[in-house]
Amino acid sequence: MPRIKFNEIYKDLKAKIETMEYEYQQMLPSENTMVDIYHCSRNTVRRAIGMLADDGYVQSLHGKGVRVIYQPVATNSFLMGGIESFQESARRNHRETITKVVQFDEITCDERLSRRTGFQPGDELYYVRRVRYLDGKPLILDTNFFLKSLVPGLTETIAETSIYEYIENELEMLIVTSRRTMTVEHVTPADESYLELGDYNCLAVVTGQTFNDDGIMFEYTHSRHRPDYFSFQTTATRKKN
Amino acid sequence: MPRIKFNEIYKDLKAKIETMEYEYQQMLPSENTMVDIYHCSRNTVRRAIGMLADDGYVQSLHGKGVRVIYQPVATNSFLMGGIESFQESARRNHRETITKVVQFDEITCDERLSRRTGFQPGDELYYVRRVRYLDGKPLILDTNFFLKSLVPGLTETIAETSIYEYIENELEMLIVTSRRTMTVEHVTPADESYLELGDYNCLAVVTGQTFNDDGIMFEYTHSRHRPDYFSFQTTATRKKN
DNA sequence: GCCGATTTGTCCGTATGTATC
DNA sequence: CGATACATACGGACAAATCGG
Repeated sequence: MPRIKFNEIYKDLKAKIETMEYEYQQMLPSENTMVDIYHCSRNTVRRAIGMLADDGYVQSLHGKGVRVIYQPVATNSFLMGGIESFQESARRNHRETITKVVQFDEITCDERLSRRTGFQPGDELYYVRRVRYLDGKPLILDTNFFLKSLVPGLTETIAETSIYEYIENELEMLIVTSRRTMTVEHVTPADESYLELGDYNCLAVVTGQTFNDDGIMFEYTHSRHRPDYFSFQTTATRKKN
Repeated sequence: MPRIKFNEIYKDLKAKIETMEYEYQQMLPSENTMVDIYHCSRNTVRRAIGMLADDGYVQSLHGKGVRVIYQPVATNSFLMGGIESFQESARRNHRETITKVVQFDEITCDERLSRRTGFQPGDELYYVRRVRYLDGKPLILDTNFFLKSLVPGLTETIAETSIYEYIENELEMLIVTSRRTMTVEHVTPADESYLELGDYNCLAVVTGQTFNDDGIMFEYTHSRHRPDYFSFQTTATRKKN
Protein backbone atom coordinates (compact mmCIF):
# COMPACT_ATOMS: atom_id res chain seq x y z
CA MET A 1 0.00 0.00 0.00
CA PRO A 2 1.34 3.44 -0.83
CA ARG A 3 1.98 4.87 2.55
CA ILE A 4 3.66 8.27 2.49
CA LYS A 5 1.11 9.58 0.06
CA PHE A 6 1.96 13.22 0.70
CA ASN A 7 5.43 12.67 -0.68
CA GLU A 8 4.14 11.04 -3.86
CA ILE A 9 1.79 13.93 -4.40
CA TYR A 10 4.57 16.40 -3.67
CA LYS A 11 6.91 14.77 -6.18
CA ASP A 12 4.17 14.56 -8.79
CA LEU A 13 3.22 18.21 -8.48
CA LYS A 14 6.85 19.28 -8.41
CA ALA A 15 7.58 17.36 -11.61
CA LYS A 16 4.51 18.82 -13.32
CA ILE A 17 5.66 22.31 -12.40
CA GLU A 18 9.23 21.73 -13.57
CA THR A 19 8.01 20.36 -16.89
CA MET A 20 5.71 23.35 -17.25
CA GLU A 21 2.57 21.24 -17.20
CA TYR A 22 1.57 23.76 -14.57
CA GLU A 23 3.04 27.03 -15.78
CA TYR A 24 4.42 30.08 -14.01
CA GLN A 25 1.58 32.18 -12.61
CA GLN A 26 -0.99 29.48 -13.34
CA MET A 27 -3.31 28.16 -10.61
CA LEU A 28 -3.06 24.57 -9.45
CA PRO A 29 -6.26 22.53 -9.35
CA SER A 30 -8.18 23.31 -6.17
CA GLU A 31 -7.46 21.29 -3.06
CA ASN A 32 -10.79 19.51 -3.31
CA THR A 33 -10.11 18.63 -6.93
CA MET A 34 -6.78 17.14 -5.93
CA VAL A 35 -8.53 15.13 -3.24
CA ASP A 36 -10.38 13.42 -6.08
CA ILE A 37 -7.33 13.15 -8.33
CA TYR A 38 -5.07 11.58 -5.74
CA HIS A 39 -7.76 9.76 -3.74
CA CYS A 40 -6.67 11.15 -0.41
CA SER A 41 -7.80 13.55 2.27
CA ARG A 42 -7.52 17.29 2.02
CA ASN A 43 -4.95 17.33 4.83
CA THR A 44 -2.63 15.22 2.72
CA VAL A 45 -3.00 17.47 -0.30
CA ARG A 46 -2.35 20.50 1.86
CA ARG A 47 0.80 18.96 3.23
CA ALA A 48 2.20 18.46 -0.25
CA ILE A 49 1.29 22.02 -1.20
CA GLY A 50 2.97 23.29 1.94
CA MET A 51 6.20 21.56 0.97
CA LEU A 52 6.07 23.10 -2.49
CA ALA A 53 5.54 26.50 -0.87
CA ASP A 54 8.63 25.92 1.29
CA ASP A 55 10.56 25.21 -1.90
CA GLY A 56 9.36 28.50 -3.36
CA TYR A 57 7.44 26.65 -6.08
CA VAL A 58 3.93 27.81 -5.27
CA GLN A 59 2.10 30.31 -3.11
CA SER A 60 -1.32 29.86 -1.57
CA LEU A 61 -3.78 32.71 -1.97
CA HIS A 62 -6.55 32.66 0.57
CA GLY A 63 -9.92 32.21 -1.12
CA LYS A 64 -8.41 32.19 -4.58
CA GLY A 65 -6.23 29.19 -5.14
CA VAL A 66 -2.60 28.11 -5.30
CA ARG A 67 -0.39 29.89 -7.80
CA VAL A 68 2.80 28.57 -9.38
CA ILE A 69 5.67 31.02 -8.83
CA TYR A 70 8.48 28.75 -9.96
CA GLN A 71 10.74 29.90 -12.78
CA PRO A 72 13.68 27.82 -13.95
CA VAL A 73 16.98 29.51 -13.11
CA ALA A 74 19.77 29.99 -15.59
CA THR A 75 23.14 29.45 -13.96
CA ASN A 76 26.43 28.22 -15.36
CA SER A 77 28.23 28.06 -12.06
CA PHE A 78 28.17 25.34 -9.49
CA LEU A 79 25.04 25.38 -7.33
CA MET A 80 25.02 25.00 -3.59
CA GLY A 81 22.08 25.17 -1.26
CA GLY A 82 19.98 22.74 0.66
CA ILE A 83 21.83 19.83 2.20
CA GLU A 84 23.29 18.28 -0.94
CA SER A 85 26.88 17.13 -0.89
CA PHE A 86 29.54 18.13 -3.38
CA GLN A 87 29.33 14.74 -5.06
CA GLU A 88 25.56 14.85 -5.35
CA SER A 89 25.59 18.31 -6.87
CA ALA A 90 28.24 17.26 -9.33
CA ARG A 91 26.40 14.12 -10.32
CA ARG A 92 23.18 16.05 -10.79
CA ASN A 93 25.02 18.34 -13.19
CA HIS A 94 26.78 15.42 -14.91
CA ARG A 95 30.25 16.63 -14.00
CA GLU A 96 33.39 14.72 -13.08
CA THR A 97 34.86 15.13 -9.62
CA ILE A 98 38.16 14.27 -8.02
CA THR A 99 38.99 14.64 -4.36
CA LYS A 100 42.52 14.90 -2.97
CA VAL A 101 43.11 14.49 0.74
CA VAL A 102 45.81 16.93 1.86
CA GLN A 103 45.57 16.27 5.58
CA PHE A 104 44.10 13.54 7.77
CA ASP A 105 44.54 13.68 11.53
CA GLU A 106 42.95 12.64 14.77
CA ILE A 107 42.62 15.44 17.30
CA THR A 108 40.92 16.30 20.56
CA CYS A 109 38.57 19.25 20.77
CA ASP A 110 39.83 22.10 22.96
CA GLU A 111 38.10 25.21 24.32
CA ARG A 112 38.82 27.36 21.30
CA LEU A 113 37.71 24.77 18.76
CA SER A 114 34.63 24.12 20.84
CA ARG A 115 33.51 27.72 20.60
CA ARG A 116 34.04 27.68 16.87
CA THR A 117 32.46 24.35 16.02
CA GLY A 118 29.96 23.54 18.73
CA PHE A 119 31.67 20.27 19.66
CA GLN A 120 32.35 19.70 23.36
CA PRO A 121 35.87 20.12 24.75
CA GLY A 122 37.42 16.67 25.00
CA ASP A 123 35.52 15.24 22.03
CA GLU A 124 37.68 12.99 19.86
CA LEU A 125 37.60 14.19 16.26
CA TYR A 126 38.85 13.34 12.81
CA TYR A 127 40.37 16.35 11.08
CA VAL A 128 40.26 16.14 7.29
CA ARG A 129 41.34 18.65 4.68
CA ARG A 130 40.54 17.99 1.05
CA VAL A 131 40.73 19.75 -2.28
CA ARG A 132 37.73 19.18 -4.56
CA TYR A 133 38.18 19.22 -8.32
CA LEU A 134 35.41 19.62 -10.83
CA ASP A 135 36.33 18.76 -14.41
CA GLY A 136 39.99 19.03 -13.46
CA LYS A 137 39.75 22.46 -11.84
CA PRO A 138 40.42 22.85 -8.10
CA LEU A 139 37.32 24.61 -6.80
CA ILE A 140 36.95 23.94 -3.11
CA LEU A 141 39.22 23.62 -0.11
CA ASP A 142 37.23 21.60 2.39
CA THR A 143 37.99 21.23 6.09
CA ASN A 144 35.91 18.77 8.07
CA PHE A 145 35.74 17.74 11.69
CA PHE A 146 33.95 14.46 12.37
CA LEU A 147 32.97 13.11 15.77
CA LYS A 148 35.03 9.93 15.97
CA SER A 149 32.50 8.09 18.08
CA LEU A 150 29.82 8.49 15.42
CA VAL A 151 31.97 8.07 12.33
CA PRO A 152 34.26 5.24 13.43
CA GLY A 153 36.70 3.70 11.01
CA LEU A 154 37.06 6.74 8.81
CA THR A 155 40.19 6.46 6.65
CA GLU A 156 42.06 8.55 4.16
CA THR A 157 40.83 6.24 1.40
CA ILE A 158 37.22 6.79 2.33
CA ALA A 159 37.83 10.52 2.51
CA GLU A 160 39.04 10.40 -1.07
CA THR A 161 35.79 8.98 -2.36
CA SER A 162 32.76 10.11 -0.42
CA ILE A 163 32.50 10.39 3.32
CA TYR A 164 28.78 11.03 3.13
CA GLU A 165 28.24 7.81 1.18
CA TYR A 166 30.26 5.97 3.81
CA ILE A 167 28.19 7.49 6.57
CA GLU A 168 24.83 6.84 4.96
CA ASN A 169 25.52 3.45 3.38
CA GLU A 170 28.10 1.76 5.61
CA LEU A 171 27.18 3.24 8.96
CA GLU A 172 23.50 3.54 8.03
CA MET A 173 23.28 6.90 9.73
CA LEU A 174 21.00 9.48 8.20
CA ILE A 175 21.98 13.09 7.74
CA VAL A 176 19.02 15.20 8.66
CA THR A 177 19.57 18.81 9.56
CA SER A 178 22.25 21.22 8.48
CA ARG A 179 22.94 24.79 9.57
CA ARG A 180 25.04 26.89 7.25
CA THR A 181 26.70 30.28 7.38
CA MET A 182 28.03 32.02 4.28
CA THR A 183 30.72 34.69 4.40
CA VAL A 184 33.41 36.18 2.16
CA GLU A 185 36.98 36.10 3.41
CA HIS A 186 40.45 37.13 2.36
CA VAL A 187 42.56 34.56 0.59
CA THR A 188 45.15 32.78 2.74
CA PRO A 189 48.45 31.27 1.60
CA ALA A 190 46.86 27.84 1.90
CA ASP A 191 44.06 28.90 -0.45
CA GLU A 192 46.64 30.19 -2.91
CA SER A 193 48.55 26.95 -2.93
CA TYR A 194 45.58 24.64 -3.35
CA LEU A 195 43.17 26.61 -5.52
CA GLU A 196 43.76 28.45 -8.77
CA LEU A 197 42.38 31.78 -7.75
CA GLY A 198 43.56 34.02 -10.57
CA ASP A 199 43.29 37.60 -9.45
CA TYR A 200 40.63 37.01 -6.82
CA ASN A 201 41.85 37.98 -3.38
CA CYS A 202 38.73 36.70 -1.63
CA LEU A 203 36.67 33.57 -1.65
CA ALA A 204 33.30 32.32 -0.48
CA VAL A 205 33.35 30.50 2.81
CA VAL A 206 30.58 28.20 3.94
CA THR A 207 30.66 26.84 7.46
CA GLY A 208 28.11 24.60 9.01
CA GLN A 209 27.04 21.97 11.46
CA THR A 210 25.48 18.69 10.43
CA PHE A 211 23.19 16.60 12.61
CA ASN A 212 22.31 12.96 12.27
CA ASP A 213 18.94 11.29 12.79
CA ASP A 214 19.54 11.12 16.53
CA GLY A 215 19.87 14.90 16.70
CA ILE A 216 23.58 14.65 17.45
CA MET A 217 25.99 17.00 15.73
CA PHE A 218 28.61 14.76 14.16
CA GLU A 219 30.24 17.12 11.67
CA TYR A 220 31.53 20.63 11.39
CA THR A 221 32.43 21.84 7.91
CA HIS A 222 34.46 24.75 6.65
CA SER A 223 34.49 25.06 2.85
CA ARG A 224 36.42 27.67 0.90
CA HIS A 225 35.08 28.15 -2.62
CA ARG A 226 36.57 29.76 -5.68
CA PRO A 227 34.27 32.72 -6.38
CA ASP A 228 33.74 32.05 -10.08
CA TYR A 229 32.19 28.64 -9.45
CA PHE A 230 30.14 29.42 -6.44
CA SER A 231 26.44 30.10 -6.08
CA PHE A 232 24.25 29.58 -3.06
CA GLN A 233 20.48 29.45 -3.30
CA THR A 234 17.69 29.71 -0.77
CA THR A 235 14.06 30.62 -0.57
CA ALA A 236 12.42 32.14 2.46
CA THR A 237 8.79 32.52 3.40
CA ARG A 238 7.40 35.17 5.69
CA LYS A 239 6.20 33.84 9.02
CA LYS A 240 2.91 34.98 10.51
CA ASN A 241 3.86 37.25 13.39
CA MET B 1 -10.95 33.44 20.99
CA PRO B 2 -7.33 32.54 20.40
CA ARG B 3 -7.38 31.32 16.86
CA ILE B 4 -3.96 30.63 15.35
CA LYS B 5 -3.00 28.52 18.31
CA PHE B 6 -0.13 26.83 16.50
CA ASN B 7 1.65 30.15 16.22
CA GLU B 8 1.29 30.91 19.91
CA ILE B 9 2.69 27.50 20.76
CA TYR B 10 5.49 27.98 18.24
CA LYS B 11 6.47 31.34 19.72
CA ASP B 12 6.28 30.02 23.26
CA LEU B 13 8.49 27.03 22.54
CA LYS B 14 10.93 29.13 20.56
CA ALA B 15 11.28 31.60 23.41
CA LYS B 16 11.79 28.81 25.92
CA ILE B 17 14.55 27.36 23.74
CA GLU B 18 16.26 30.71 23.25
CA THR B 19 16.21 31.40 26.98
CA MET B 20 17.62 27.93 27.64
CA GLU B 21 14.56 26.80 29.56
CA TYR B 22 14.81 23.90 27.16
CA GLU B 23 18.52 23.33 26.72
CA TYR B 24 20.65 22.14 23.83
CA GLN B 25 20.28 18.36 23.42
CA GLN B 26 17.41 18.19 25.90
CA MET B 27 14.08 16.57 24.95
CA LEU B 28 10.93 18.64 24.71
CA PRO B 29 7.86 17.39 26.58
CA SER B 30 6.11 14.69 24.57
CA GLU B 31 3.46 15.72 22.11
CA ASN B 32 0.70 14.31 24.29
CA THR B 33 2.02 16.25 27.27
CA MET B 34 1.93 19.43 25.24
CA VAL B 35 -1.63 18.66 24.23
CA ASP B 36 -2.47 18.97 27.93
CA ILE B 37 -0.26 21.99 28.50
CA TYR B 38 -1.62 24.02 25.61
CA HIS B 39 -5.14 22.60 25.58
CA CYS B 40 -5.14 21.79 21.91
CA SER B 41 -5.06 18.83 19.56
CA ARG B 42 -1.98 16.84 18.74
CA ASN B 43 -2.01 18.11 15.16
CA THR B 44 -1.65 21.65 16.39
CA VAL B 45 1.29 20.77 18.60
CA ARG B 46 2.90 18.91 15.73
CA ARG B 47 2.54 21.90 13.47
CA ALA B 48 4.39 24.12 15.92
CA ILE B 49 7.13 21.52 16.30
CA GLY B 50 7.41 21.27 12.53
CA MET B 51 8.01 25.01 12.28
CA LEU B 52 10.73 24.81 14.92
CA ALA B 53 12.34 21.98 12.97
CA ASP B 54 12.31 24.16 9.84
CA ASP B 55 14.13 26.81 11.84
CA GLY B 56 16.75 24.28 12.84
CA TYR B 57 15.73 24.58 16.49
CA VAL B 58 14.64 21.01 17.13
CA GLN B 59 14.73 17.62 15.55
CA SER B 60 12.10 14.92 15.89
CA LEU B 61 13.32 11.40 16.66
CA HIS B 62 10.84 8.70 15.76
CA GLY B 63 9.77 6.79 18.84
CA LYS B 64 12.00 8.81 21.14
CA GLY B 65 10.95 12.43 21.30
CA VAL B 66 11.90 15.87 20.08
CA ARG B 67 15.42 17.08 20.78
CA VAL B 68 16.61 20.68 20.97
CA ILE B 69 19.53 21.27 18.59
CA TYR B 70 19.62 25.06 18.81
CA GLN B 71 22.84 26.75 19.89
CA PRO B 72 23.16 30.52 19.99
CA VAL B 73 25.61 31.78 17.38
CA ALA B 74 28.34 34.31 18.07
CA THR B 75 28.76 36.75 15.20
CA ASN B 76 29.96 40.33 15.15
CA SER B 77 29.15 40.95 11.51
CA PHE B 78 25.86 41.91 10.00
CA LEU B 79 23.45 39.02 9.63
CA MET B 80 21.39 38.33 6.55
CA GLY B 81 19.10 35.43 5.87
CA GLY B 82 15.42 34.78 5.83
CA ILE B 83 13.28 37.57 4.45
CA GLU B 84 14.28 40.36 6.80
CA SER B 85 15.03 43.79 5.38
CA PHE B 86 18.17 45.82 5.98
CA GLN B 87 16.29 48.10 8.37
CA GLU B 88 14.81 45.22 10.32
CA SER B 89 18.17 43.54 10.76
CA ALA B 90 19.73 46.78 11.87
CA ARG B 91 16.99 47.52 14.36
CA ARG B 92 17.23 44.02 15.78
CA ASN B 93 20.94 44.62 16.38
CA HIS B 94 20.34 48.13 17.74
CA ARG B 95 22.37 49.82 15.05
CA GLU B 96 21.91 53.15 13.28
CA THR B 97 21.26 53.17 9.56
CA ILE B 98 21.36 55.81 6.85
CA THR B 99 20.27 55.33 3.27
CA LYS B 100 21.40 57.52 0.37
CA VAL B 101 19.60 57.34 -2.95
CA VAL B 102 22.12 57.63 -5.77
CA GLN B 103 19.76 56.93 -8.64
CA PHE B 104 16.00 56.95 -9.12
CA ASP B 105 14.52 56.30 -12.56
CA GLU B 106 11.49 54.96 -14.30
CA ILE B 107 12.27 52.41 -16.99
CA THR B 108 10.62 49.82 -19.19
CA CYS B 109 11.71 46.20 -19.01
CA ASP B 110 13.41 44.92 -22.16
CA GLU B 111 14.33 41.39 -23.27
CA ARG B 112 17.70 41.38 -21.57
CA LEU B 113 16.44 42.70 -18.26
CA SER B 114 13.57 40.24 -18.43
CA ARG B 115 15.92 37.27 -18.60
CA ARG B 116 17.88 38.60 -15.68
CA THR B 117 15.05 39.61 -13.39
CA GLY B 118 12.01 37.53 -14.31
CA PHE B 119 9.88 40.59 -15.09
CA GLN B 120 8.03 40.57 -18.40
CA PRO B 121 9.27 42.67 -21.33
CA GLY B 122 7.23 45.86 -21.40
CA ASP B 123 6.70 45.99 -17.64
CA GLU B 124 6.99 49.53 -16.25
CA LEU B 125 9.54 49.60 -13.45
CA TYR B 126 11.09 51.88 -10.89
CA TYR B 127 14.88 51.64 -10.88
CA VAL B 128 16.45 52.59 -7.56
CA ARG B 129 20.09 52.53 -6.49
CA ARG B 130 20.94 53.18 -2.88
CA VAL B 131 23.93 53.05 -0.59
CA ARG B 132 23.24 51.70 2.89
CA TYR B 133 25.25 52.92 5.85
CA LEU B 134 25.48 51.17 9.17
CA ASP B 135 26.94 53.25 11.99
CA GLY B 136 28.35 55.65 9.40
CA LYS B 137 30.07 53.01 7.27
CA PRO B 138 28.89 52.37 3.70
CA LEU B 139 28.20 48.63 3.61
CA ILE B 140 25.78 47.86 0.82
CA LEU B 141 25.14 49.06 -2.70
CA ASP B 142 21.55 48.17 -3.37
CA THR B 143 19.86 48.07 -6.77
CA ASN B 144 16.11 47.50 -6.86
CA PHE B 145 13.54 47.13 -9.58
CA PHE B 146 9.93 47.58 -8.52
CA LEU B 147 6.87 46.84 -10.61
CA LYS B 148 5.30 50.29 -10.93
CA SER B 149 1.76 48.95 -11.10
CA LEU B 150 2.11 47.30 -7.71
CA VAL B 151 4.22 49.94 -5.96
CA PRO B 152 2.61 53.13 -7.25
CA GLY B 153 3.67 56.50 -5.95
CA LEU B 154 7.17 55.47 -5.00
CA THR B 155 9.40 58.53 -4.56
CA GLU B 156 13.00 59.28 -3.83
CA THR B 157 12.00 60.39 -0.36
CA ILE B 158 10.35 57.09 0.41
CA ALA B 159 13.37 55.26 -0.98
CA GLU B 160 15.51 57.11 1.53
CA THR B 161 13.58 55.81 4.49
CA SER B 162 12.15 52.34 3.99
CA ILE B 163 10.45 51.09 0.87
CA TYR B 164 9.34 47.94 2.60
CA GLU B 165 7.58 49.92 5.31
CA TYR B 166 5.86 51.94 2.60
CA ILE B 167 4.77 48.78 0.83
CA GLU B 168 3.52 47.01 3.91
CA ASN B 169 2.01 49.96 5.80
CA GLU B 170 0.85 52.41 3.13
CA LEU B 171 -0.01 50.01 0.34
CA GLU B 172 -1.04 47.25 2.75
CA MET B 173 0.60 44.66 0.57
CA LEU B 174 2.22 41.71 2.26
CA ILE B 175 5.62 40.38 1.31
CA VAL B 176 5.43 36.64 1.37
CA THR B 177 8.02 34.69 -0.54
CA SER B 178 11.56 35.56 -1.42
CA ARG B 179 14.07 33.67 -3.55
CA ARG B 180 17.71 34.56 -3.10
CA THR B 181 20.97 33.72 -4.81
CA MET B 182 24.35 34.42 -3.23
CA THR B 183 27.52 34.79 -5.26
CA VAL B 184 30.92 36.48 -5.00
CA GLU B 185 31.89 38.92 -7.72
CA HIS B 186 34.73 41.17 -8.72
CA VAL B 187 34.58 44.76 -7.58
CA THR B 188 33.41 47.29 -10.18
CA PRO B 189 34.30 50.98 -10.39
CA ALA B 190 30.85 51.79 -9.04
CA ASP B 191 31.48 49.60 -5.99
CA GLU B 192 34.81 51.38 -5.45
CA SER B 193 33.22 54.79 -5.50
CA TYR B 194 30.32 54.05 -3.18
CA LEU B 195 31.76 51.55 -0.70
CA GLU B 196 34.96 51.67 1.30
CA LEU B 197 36.37 48.35 0.26
CA GLY B 198 39.91 48.58 1.54
CA ASP B 199 41.96 45.92 -0.19
CA TYR B 200 39.06 43.63 -1.01
CA ASN B 201 38.74 43.14 -4.75
CA CYS B 202 35.52 41.10 -4.43
CA LEU B 203 32.24 41.46 -2.67
CA ALA B 204 29.22 39.38 -1.74
CA VAL B 205 26.30 39.72 -4.12
CA VAL B 206 22.78 38.74 -3.20
CA THR B 207 20.14 38.79 -5.89
CA GLY B 208 16.56 37.84 -5.45
CA GLN B 209 12.93 38.03 -6.39
CA THR B 210 10.20 39.05 -3.98
CA PHE B 211 6.56 38.03 -4.26
CA ASN B 212 3.54 39.65 -2.67
CA ASP B 213 0.51 37.97 -1.14
CA ASP B 214 -1.09 37.63 -4.57
CA GLY B 215 1.85 35.57 -5.79
CA ILE B 216 3.00 38.37 -8.08
CA MET B 217 6.68 39.18 -8.30
CA PHE B 218 6.89 42.91 -7.61
CA GLU B 219 10.59 43.33 -6.87
CA TYR B 220 13.97 42.25 -8.10
CA THR B 221 16.93 43.04 -5.87
CA HIS B 222 20.65 43.12 -6.46
CA SER B 223 22.70 43.88 -3.34
CA ARG B 224 26.47 44.24 -3.24
CA HIS B 225 27.88 43.78 0.25
CA ARG B 226 31.22 44.69 1.74
CA PRO B 227 32.75 41.32 2.69
CA ASP B 228 33.75 42.23 6.22
CA TYR B 229 30.18 42.98 7.30
CA PHE B 230 28.41 40.22 5.53
CA SER B 231 27.06 36.92 6.78
CA PHE B 232 24.26 34.86 5.33
CA GLN B 233 22.54 32.13 7.34
CA THR B 234 20.28 29.24 6.43
CA THR B 235 19.22 25.90 7.75
CA ALA B 236 18.25 22.98 5.59
CA THR B 237 16.46 19.76 6.37
CA ARG B 238 16.81 16.56 4.43
CA LYS B 239 13.72 15.63 2.46
CA LYS B 240 12.38 12.09 2.47
CA ASN B 241 13.34 10.64 -0.90
C1' DG C 1 13.79 -12.14 22.61
C1' DC C 2 9.12 -10.94 23.55
C1' DC C 3 5.58 -7.85 25.13
C1' DG C 4 3.41 -3.78 26.40
C1' DA C 5 3.73 1.20 27.09
C1' DT C 6 5.29 5.37 25.14
C1' DT C 7 6.29 8.39 21.36
C1' DT C 8 6.46 10.09 16.83
C1' DG C 9 4.63 9.48 11.76
C1' DT C 10 0.88 9.12 8.46
C1' DC C 11 -3.78 9.63 7.17
C1' DC C 12 -8.61 10.36 7.49
C1' DG C 13 -13.20 12.80 8.15
C1' DT C 14 -15.39 16.65 9.91
C1' DA C 15 -16.45 21.28 11.54
C1' DT C 16 -15.88 26.06 11.36
C1' DG C 17 -13.78 30.47 9.97
C1' DT C 18 -12.53 33.70 6.43
C1' DA C 19 -11.45 35.51 1.91
C1' DT C 20 -12.74 35.68 -2.91
C1' DC C 21 -15.78 35.76 -6.68
C1' DC D 1 -26.11 36.48 -1.15
C1' DG D 2 -24.46 31.89 -2.19
C1' DA D 3 -20.75 29.06 -3.98
C1' DT D 4 -16.00 28.18 -3.97
C1' DA D 5 -11.43 28.10 -2.01
C1' DC D 6 -8.01 28.17 1.41
C1' DA D 7 -6.97 28.28 6.84
C1' DT D 8 -7.35 26.50 11.35
C1' DA D 9 -8.50 23.03 14.55
C1' DC D 10 -10.22 18.79 16.48
C1' DG D 11 -10.43 13.86 17.38
C1' DG D 12 -9.57 9.38 16.04
C1' DA D 13 -7.22 5.39 13.87
C1' DC D 14 -3.33 2.82 12.85
C1' DA D 15 1.73 2.29 11.71
C1' DA D 16 6.48 2.32 13.10
C1' DA D 17 10.27 3.07 16.22
C1' DT D 18 11.92 2.95 20.88
C1' DC D 19 12.48 1.49 25.54
C1' DG D 20 11.91 -0.93 29.86
C1' DG D 21 10.71 -5.01 32.18
